[in-house]
Amino acid sequence: MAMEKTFDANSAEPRIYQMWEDAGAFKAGANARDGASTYCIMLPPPNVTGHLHVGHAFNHTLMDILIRWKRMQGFDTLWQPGLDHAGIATQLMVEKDLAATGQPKRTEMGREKFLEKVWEWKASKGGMIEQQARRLGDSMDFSRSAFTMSGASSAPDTEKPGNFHDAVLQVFVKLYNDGKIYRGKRLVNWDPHFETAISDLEVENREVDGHMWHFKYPLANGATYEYVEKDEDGNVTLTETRDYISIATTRPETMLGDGAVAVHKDDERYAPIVGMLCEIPVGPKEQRRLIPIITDQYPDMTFGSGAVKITGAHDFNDYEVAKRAGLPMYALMDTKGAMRADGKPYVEEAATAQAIARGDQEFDEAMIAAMNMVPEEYRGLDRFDAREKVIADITAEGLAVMHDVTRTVKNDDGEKVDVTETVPMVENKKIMQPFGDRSNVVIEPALTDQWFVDTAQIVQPALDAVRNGETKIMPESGEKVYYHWLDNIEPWCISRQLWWGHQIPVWYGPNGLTVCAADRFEALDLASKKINSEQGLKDGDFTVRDISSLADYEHELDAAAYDSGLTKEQILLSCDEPQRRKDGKLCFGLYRDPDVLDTWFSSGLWPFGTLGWPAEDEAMKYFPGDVLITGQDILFFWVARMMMMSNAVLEENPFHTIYLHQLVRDAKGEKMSKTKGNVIDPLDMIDAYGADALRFSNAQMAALGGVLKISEDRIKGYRNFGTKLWNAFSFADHYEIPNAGDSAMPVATQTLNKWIIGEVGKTRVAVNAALETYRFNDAANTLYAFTWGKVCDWYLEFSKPILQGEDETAKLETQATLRWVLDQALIMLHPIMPFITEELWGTADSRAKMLVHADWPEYGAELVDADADAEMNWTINLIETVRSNRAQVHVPAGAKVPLVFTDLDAKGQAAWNNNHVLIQRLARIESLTRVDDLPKGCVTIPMPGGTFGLPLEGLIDVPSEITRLEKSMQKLGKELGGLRGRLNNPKFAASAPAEVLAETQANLALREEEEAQIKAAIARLAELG
RNA sequence: GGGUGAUUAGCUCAGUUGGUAGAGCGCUUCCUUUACACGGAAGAUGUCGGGAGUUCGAGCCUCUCAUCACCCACCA
Repeated sequence: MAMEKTFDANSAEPRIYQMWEDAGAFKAGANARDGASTYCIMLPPPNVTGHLHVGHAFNHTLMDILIRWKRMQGFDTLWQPGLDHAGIATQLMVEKDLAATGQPKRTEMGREKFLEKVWEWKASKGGMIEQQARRLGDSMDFSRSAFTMSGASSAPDTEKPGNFHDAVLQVFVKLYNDGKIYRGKRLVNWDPHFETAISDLEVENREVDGHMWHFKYPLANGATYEYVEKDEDGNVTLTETRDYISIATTRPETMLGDGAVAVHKDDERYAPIVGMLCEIPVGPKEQRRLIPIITDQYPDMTFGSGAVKITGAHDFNDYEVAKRAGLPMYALMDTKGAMRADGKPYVEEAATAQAIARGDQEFDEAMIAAMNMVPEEYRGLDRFDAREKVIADITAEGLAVMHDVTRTVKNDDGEKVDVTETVPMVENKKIMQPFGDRSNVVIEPALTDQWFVDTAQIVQPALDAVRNGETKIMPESGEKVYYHWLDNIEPWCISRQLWWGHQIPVWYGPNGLTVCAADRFEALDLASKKINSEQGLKDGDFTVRDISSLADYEHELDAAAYDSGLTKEQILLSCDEPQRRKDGKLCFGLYRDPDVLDTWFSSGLWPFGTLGWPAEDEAMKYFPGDVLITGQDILFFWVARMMMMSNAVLEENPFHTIYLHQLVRDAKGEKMSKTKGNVIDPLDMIDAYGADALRFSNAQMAALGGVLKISEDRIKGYRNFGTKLWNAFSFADHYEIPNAGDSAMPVATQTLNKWIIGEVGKTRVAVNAALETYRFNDAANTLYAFTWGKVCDWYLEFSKPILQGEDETAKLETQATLRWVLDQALIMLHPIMPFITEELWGTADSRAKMLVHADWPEYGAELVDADADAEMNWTINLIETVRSNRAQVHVPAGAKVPLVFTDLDAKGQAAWNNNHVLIQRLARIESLTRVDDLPKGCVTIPMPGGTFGLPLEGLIDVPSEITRLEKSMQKLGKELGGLRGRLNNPKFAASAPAEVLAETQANLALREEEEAQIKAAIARLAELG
């Protein structure tokens, strides 16, 4: 039957994929041999909102190659897929969807209702990427697809059951009980857009154009001092009497929260006023707050004025200074980044603050947090508007530091004149500003209560694992980056003020009662015990109840009130203070922490949360997994956290190898972005060239640590490669190679067949070596060169005369060999190009198993027959040289020419005898004749074992032929010089290894033979000329 | 400011413990020869970023300079 001209990827791929899935070919353990070891790869879970982009396509290809390879080898494989709930991204997307469809806002519908909407959204629109992954040919076990929010209490019954949520809570409780998680009021990165805290990693520092303003803080009670500036040599350069201290700031709006002005203790300029008070020059004059001038190690005497305003609640440096000095830290902004509008009137707050500053008033954290130091005129303003107003107000009052600026302007007559003005001193300068990586708004440091993982306590095993080689990071440069980050790790802020996520399993009650438990029943139980032991109440004397959601559900609150005999107000109050019920029992209310966990907290548990843990699931046999393949951009976010979490929870490393790759860029090496319009959609590439071509291209560019540039031309090239493979089978079809079932390795007697079998052996060795060391590019290139460069270019051509010939024995052997060789190519190419190979496997022959489960070969270099190898290489070499010479002198391609030789040793003679049919056919030689001397005007073909000649008198342009030969003599001369130089150097003989010495000597002999032959050829031509 | 990596053919990149440079694409010439024009044959192109050093020998190791890229970082 005639095959189609090319492989129709568009129609075949879905059909083949369906066939695999229907057969359960990708299920965990499919095709595993008895007693096989496990081999497990965890897919980095894409966001549930995600689409397949080139980065996914790239690393999926690598994972699939490994998994398919191992599956064919009979390992008990699992490629675990799944989705990440992606807190912020998903919540944002659903909120947008609500807005677009005219539904109530998140805050209007309330938490429970909103979560229902998110689950609905997930059911209808989420997980698109899993369908797209199928188009790539990913052999994941989709029946096990996991979700990081599975099993959450908000999940609808229709959601496939799962227990990832249990895993997350169990781990939280464990770490909490071990003292590795704590809660506290800290300065954290606050995202005013999403109104949540975020971790350090989610902040992107960008250089932006900023300004630095200089303001005067007047000294209290009109005090003055002599301000003296000196140069490096100690000479006085400026002396003036000042009644203020000059400070520089890029954030004037935070002045309202200043707790002090700090100078360096060695700064002589300010020594006279250290300990004095100065006035914050903003707000109503009567209430202006006085703050102390203190010393601290932080101010840099050489920067700005050397004096720094300290705003503990709005700057990370100032926070440290304020802590050291015990300064009050006044928070000025609300969750949206606007100036606070809550609290008491400014007059009252200011009075309290002044008392604190004078030392007349004790203060604590809670009291400070409640105080609003924003004057009425600024309340409610956005932080950036407030900044403008502060600047304007201070400048208007004459408290901005002024300086003279001279500029050139044209006067009325058009002449240029210099005008000098005194203007406020504002420096334009580049400043590093923190932005939220998702929201793109300026991050505001905010003093809030948050949960932290005390990473210092769990980091060590993760570091050790890599240091002692238990887990290897590839490329190695990744290890340095890993060490650097983990060695300097900061506490990890894990609480988020979002709704979509794992709600923190901690409940609070009266009198500081705090319990951490995996569910509410356990929490109530634990709370009872604590009340019992800590507050001395007997079991029968009190009840505890979780009232977390009662406020949202009026009817439940009613029911609770009816049950307990308390008023609704009393029930809500019972969290703060136990309430006495009608029956005399004390009622303790518990409410659950409303925050959710950082998405990466749950992703950090991916290596075992997907395998059923904490339940005793059979799938846990796949833990620890083998290799993790992911982008190096999430080394800290995810990889390091998995290392820490696996060790903290299970005391094992989650994998032995971490393969990190770079960002996939466009052909020019630029980042892909929608605005640049250079985004390549992998699905478009699949549509145009088939998944196999994209996969081969991915494998081919996967050089370790290399820059990844995806190019459509390349993909197209590998589509062509697929067609080449297809046509090799078409060739076999054309010559009616009989079906052999699953072909066995033939016993070859023909040199040609012995040779190609050896090439198959070499290829299998090289491919295995490449895949074992994650050199996907080497594997791809090896297979490409083998299939195209050996099989198609030579073996198929060589086999033609035999297949068309009369020697039945040789024909049968060659048919069997051809079939086997092509089958080996399919098997070895399958991990990279699964579709076309499966299709050819099925159409070429009848098979016991699908290719996806075919046995990966185990033969190796023992298949190489050195004599056959040498002979075929000699043959190929002769053909190439004849062809080259023919082309050089423009012999018509179709014309047959005679070939002569002078001397031929036994080996050469045998090689000729064995292969003359091939040589004559492929080099278009009509005859071979022995001559005593090469005729004049003959092109010389130096070969090991003898000299051949093409008698092409009349066709050759003698001078240009001589020039050509002389050119090669020059090249040869250089090489000979090098070889002789080395061999004549006694130190070389002494220090070079024996192999290298022998190789060099053999090489020299060969080159010398060649030199003699070329010399003779030139001499002959010279006679002619 | 600290760190990491890169610099090899016109382009994009390989080059695994030092042994004397390769691939794909592109380009030039020829060929529709019965698997394949998504093809075949032949061909051109490199002081391996500059400089110095170690070595018998360096694209690879050391130092230095230059350019580029990325990551991290609190200078008001």
